[in-house]
Amino acid sequence: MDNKKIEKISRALSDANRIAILQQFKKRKDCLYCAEVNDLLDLTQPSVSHHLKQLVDADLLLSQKEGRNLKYVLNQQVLDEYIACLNELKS
Amino acid sequence: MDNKKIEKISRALSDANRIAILQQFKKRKDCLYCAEVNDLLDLTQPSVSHHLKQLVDADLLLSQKEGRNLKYVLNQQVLDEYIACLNELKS
DNA sequence: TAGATATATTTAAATATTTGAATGTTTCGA
DNA sequence: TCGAAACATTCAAATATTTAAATATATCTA
Repeated sequence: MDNKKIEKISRALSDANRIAILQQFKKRKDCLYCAEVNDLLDLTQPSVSHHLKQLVDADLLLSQKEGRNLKYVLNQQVLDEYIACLNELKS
Repeated sequence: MDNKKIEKISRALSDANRIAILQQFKKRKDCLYCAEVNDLLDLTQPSVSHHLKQLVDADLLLSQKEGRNLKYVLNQQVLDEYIACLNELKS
C-alpha cells in the first residue's frame, strides 16, 4: 500500500459521519443497505451518498447492487492492509 | 478513544507531508528534530510548523524543547490505541 | 547585551471539503 | 407503460485546509 492510498484512506476516516457508518457494521450485522445509512445519519440523501462514495473510493467499503437497493460490506482486507502500514510506522 | 479523537488522528494522517514525517522515525532513528523535518519537506518553515502542529495536536507526536531546538518522538501508545479502534471495526 | 538562530504565529490567498436543492438514472410494481 | 422508489450527479454556498510572506518570540553566542 503506497502513501497515496494511506492518505486517501485516512481522509475517508477523518469524518464523524463516515466513522459512524463504519461502526454500524460491527453493531448491526455484516452488511448495510444504503437506505439504512440514510436513516442512521442526520443528513440529506445526497450528502449520505457523498460520504458513502468517499468510503467506496477508498476501498473501505464494497458495494453490490440488488435491484434498486445498494448493499455495502466492509472491506476487511483493505482495513488490515491499512492497519499494517500504521504498525510499520512503529520502530 | 472516542470518535472525535479517531477523526482528529485520521485527519492528521490524511496528508502526504505528514505521512512522510511519521515515516522518517522508522527510517532514521527514534527521534527527529524540527530542523530535520524542515530539510525533509519541500515546504517553507511555517508550513512545516503547521504540519508538525497537526501531528502534535493529534497526540501522534510528543515534543520536547532542547534550547532553541525542538525534538519530536512518536507517541506509540496513541498510535496503538488508534490501531485498536480500527481493529474494533472488524466484525 | 546585540545579533543570529530556531521555531511559532498571524494573515491572506488558493484550494478542497461538506452540505443540500434540484435534477437525473435505474428499477420495481400496479 | 406509468408512477414511485432508491440512489447518483450537478451545482452553488458555506466552511475548512494548505501554503507562504511577514512578523513575533525565545534562546544561544560572541
